[in-house]
Amino acid sequence: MRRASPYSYAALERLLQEHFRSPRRVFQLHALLLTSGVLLSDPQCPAAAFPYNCLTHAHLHCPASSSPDPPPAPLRLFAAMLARGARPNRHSFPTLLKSASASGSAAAAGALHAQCLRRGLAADRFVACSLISAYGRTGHPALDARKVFDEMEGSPDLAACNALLDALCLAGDLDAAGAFFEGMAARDAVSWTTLVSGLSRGGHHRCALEVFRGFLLDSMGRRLVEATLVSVLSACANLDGAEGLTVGMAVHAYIVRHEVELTAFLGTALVDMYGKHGRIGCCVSAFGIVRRTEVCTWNALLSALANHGKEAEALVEFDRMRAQGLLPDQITFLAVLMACARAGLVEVGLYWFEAMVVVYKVTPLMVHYGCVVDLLGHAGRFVEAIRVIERMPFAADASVWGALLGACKLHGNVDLAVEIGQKLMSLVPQHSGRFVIIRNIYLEDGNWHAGARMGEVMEEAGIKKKVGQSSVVLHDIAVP
DNA sequence: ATAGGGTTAG
Repeated sequence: MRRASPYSYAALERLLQEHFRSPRRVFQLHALLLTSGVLLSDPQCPAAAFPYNCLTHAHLHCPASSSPDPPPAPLRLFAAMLARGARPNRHSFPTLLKSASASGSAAAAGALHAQCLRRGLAADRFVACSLISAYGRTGHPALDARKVFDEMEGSPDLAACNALLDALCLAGDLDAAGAFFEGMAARDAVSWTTLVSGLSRGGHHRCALEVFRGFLLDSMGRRLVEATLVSVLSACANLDGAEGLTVGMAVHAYIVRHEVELTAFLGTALVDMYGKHGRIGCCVSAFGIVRRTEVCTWNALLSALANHGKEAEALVEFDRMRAQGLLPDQITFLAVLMACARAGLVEVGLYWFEAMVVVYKVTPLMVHYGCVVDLLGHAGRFVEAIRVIERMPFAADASVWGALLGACKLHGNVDLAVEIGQKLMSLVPQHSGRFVIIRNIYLEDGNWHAGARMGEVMEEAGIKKKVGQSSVVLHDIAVP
């Protein structure tokens, strides 16, 4: 069996790096390596880890090269590697763990950790760093990440600290994250960005902006990188009121002044920020200057239009998006269905719901069903709405029943409202607003007796009637 | 003699 020389290994690596972006190229090179025997072993000489590591890395940077069904290409390669007797080394695991993180597979992360331990590689600083990150990203308790961190060789470096900081944030332990951040011997832009995004993700948008201000003071005059700007814009987008918009506009000014390239990532954050604050004009013009728009960028635009009374525009932009050959995803269809529901475009909405499942193979979430039920309910098509609910692959939650209840109120369908009221009673007894709606339906129908009885039921359930809560926007019903 | 880690949008 011919073995590639070290000389050709360098060429191999360069080749794979040059073609990271092209799934077809990565596939071709993969095939070439297979047929050339580089990936194989023979009794005298086991296969080398190096070509596997390069190829794994290429696949990781090029997710489209992977088949749609799990496991992802890097994990398949790992299995192939073991089967052919190539011994994974310290360079193999960071890439593999990153792949496990990307696919959110807790099982893969745990299995890879076991492999690292068996091979005595778990304390390597690169491997440990990836382990911490993988545990954080795949939903393990923060304790697992902490244990790897504590057992690292020598003192943990900055990257390992940042990985643990992220893991603490992802585990929802924001107090621990804050304390850990305070105690770090050194911090870089990644540390600050991790905390900003962690706080924002946890709903503490104002805190996130406070931390960002601390970062500005700490790094006087140093240029802000894309990830930081994106995290801050995300916090701004989700912070209601003038403060979010004001800081967001300041970040926009920074981008313009420093001529920061408006990548799809940064552009999407900017479009979303203006969209969430209802500044549709700014949102559309920001969209116009994004260099290479991606599905996410369109999603931010479509959601903004759908949520601010520009339903027709949203559908026009949706057409433009598809004309560019971009594949709509769950978020795209949510925006489209919401636009249809709000504009009362029943047939158009039903058409896209069907196309979403059949043509685009996008699996509907609860919110998509909620839109369809809303759509049918508002048109008074209760039989069909109920059939949709019955055929859902999971039990309808309060948001779906709430959408139907809104339609009952609109069309005076008292009998169905009573049924739904009972379901909601068991689903979310802590929410009083919707019960007030039900009672109002009775009262408006002239059914004073039922209305009064509803009041009694509510009191029995321990629900206090609040003044001023009699009208509730149904889309705002909180999903527990 | 040849590779690997931490942060970012809907």
